Amino acid sequence: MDSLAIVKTNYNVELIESKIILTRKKELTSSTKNIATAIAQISRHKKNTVHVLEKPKKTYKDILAMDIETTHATPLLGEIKVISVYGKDLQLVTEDVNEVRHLLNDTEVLKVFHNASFDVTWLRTHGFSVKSYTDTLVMSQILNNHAKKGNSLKEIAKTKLGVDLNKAYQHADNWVGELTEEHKKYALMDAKATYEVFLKFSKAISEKHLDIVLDREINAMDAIIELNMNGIQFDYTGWESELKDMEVESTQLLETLRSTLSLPTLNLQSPIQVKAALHEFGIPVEGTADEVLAKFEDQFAVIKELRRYKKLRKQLNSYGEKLKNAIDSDGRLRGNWKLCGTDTFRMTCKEPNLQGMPGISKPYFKARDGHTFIVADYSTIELRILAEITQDKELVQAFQSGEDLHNKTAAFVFGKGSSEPISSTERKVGKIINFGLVYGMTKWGLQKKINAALDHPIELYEAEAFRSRYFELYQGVLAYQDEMIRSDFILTLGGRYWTEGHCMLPKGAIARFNYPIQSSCAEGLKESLTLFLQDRKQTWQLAAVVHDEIVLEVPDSEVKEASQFLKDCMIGGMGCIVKQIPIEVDINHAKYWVK
DNA sequence: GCCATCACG
DNA sequence: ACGTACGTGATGGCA
Repeated sequence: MDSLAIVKTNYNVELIESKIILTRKKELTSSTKNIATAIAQISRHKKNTVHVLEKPKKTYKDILAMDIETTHATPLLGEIKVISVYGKDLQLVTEDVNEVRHLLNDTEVLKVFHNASFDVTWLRTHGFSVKSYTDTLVMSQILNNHAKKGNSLKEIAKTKLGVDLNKAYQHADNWVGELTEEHKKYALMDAKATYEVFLKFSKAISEKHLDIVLDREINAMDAIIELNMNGIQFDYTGWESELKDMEVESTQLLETLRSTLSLPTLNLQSPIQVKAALHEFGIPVEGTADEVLAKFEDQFAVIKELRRYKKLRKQLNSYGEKLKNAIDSDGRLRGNWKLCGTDTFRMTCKEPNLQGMPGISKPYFKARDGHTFIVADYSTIELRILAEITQDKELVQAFQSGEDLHNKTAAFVFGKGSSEPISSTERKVGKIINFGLVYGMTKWGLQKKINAALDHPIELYEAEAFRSRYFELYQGVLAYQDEMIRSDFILTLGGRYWTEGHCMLPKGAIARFNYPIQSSCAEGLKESLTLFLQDRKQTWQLAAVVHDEIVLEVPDSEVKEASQFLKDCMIGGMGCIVKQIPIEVDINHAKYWVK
């Protein structure tokens, strides 16, 4: 059979410039690892990464052995205008997707798209089955180690192939009327470029030992396509009655605040105006952020009202009318999900951001008739990953014995004996310390955070004392941070890495602590999603994925079975990444999105 | 277009 | 060691 490759580009590629250009070019005293040891390390990971429930789907190597086929489709105003196919022995451009229906469905032909989740979502939504596909966007993200920079087909074609793709033709204005030869030429050029990029990237990924990373992402891609398609039902009528109360209260507060501050036209949504007004009123705020205002709440009633007002405006502005307009005709909210949305390869979602819905709105996300949501989340997963990475004796011991880590930390920093009880305030402090110091929080940051959460403020020296006590207990964490600062090679538990010559190392020291943990967590979650997709019943559908949480929508009668299965997938998937620390999953179910 | 702010993890 | 905890998306104000 002939080799083909299917490529598709969308005309709405979004590029967000990164603004963080911190340059910390400290002497990276080549700590331990050079590239050779890196590769050895990654190979070891590769061997260890075994799915617990079932062997993985097709691996990337298997896919390469197949015939390759490429399509390029140009969506226009939400529709695919043309689809072009470029392969070694097949090249075509057509307005009728039916012409490639068999090709899309053929498991023996690998389809290559640029930004596959977009195209496959469209195709499946329009009744085309798409089997065996891969994505040059994800390949580019893996090779660049950047999620949103330099991954457009245009840029890649330019830098990797030296080809100028004229993207101007993709503009809607250029597609009015008949399809001309000119159109076809450009469409085919995109497909050809994608085909060539694919071949180039395949080689590079293999050379850099990133096959397991690519496999993991591609295997999980069906999950976000499903999220794109399914959406999640939202009861706006119910939410609206909540909004109405908020609107009334907000209007009253606006009036009260303006009158108290003697400024009848004051815009309370303007930080500049509010700050000036409060100064005039005799309150020396340094800003108008909530944690700043909180310090003055006890002294001034006006601050309490202002905080409430700001909270209400946030809900109303971001999740009111805006949300209503996002609801599809079938009553469901559909986001635009990305598989590798962040540089740590966490997933993201926008328009609307279903990963950022406020807790107060969650009860209005409702399962369809006869269905129930299963909401499962990992318990303290990032701290468990920290334990796995650092092998810190105390952390490992705490998790293996099932000890409450926040209590443990609190007991130690407060110098409590083993039999002395830990108050809820002390545990709260323990929690802040655990989460904050993992990422290199300083004494200033720690003081600020603790003071924002507690009634009685602490002094800087106290925060400093907590910090030293923490590192006294968890010496492995200190050693890890020290290592990460100096290292010129940073590795995740699943085989991603940052090093000179392959990708940019994270710039700031703090990002160096955080990247391996957040990335490893994302890797484990994707392994879980793959396990889920492999063996779930078709009636168990993904409704949302929020970093450490998976929400399913399942028939009422299958809640128990699906819950157990999901839990097994989540523990098994994370277990591919985290091998020595036990993984715990909390699982709930309800007719709405329970917290 | 950038900043400050705040929703989520 | 950095610059004061990481990663996002969305909003309104402001220049």
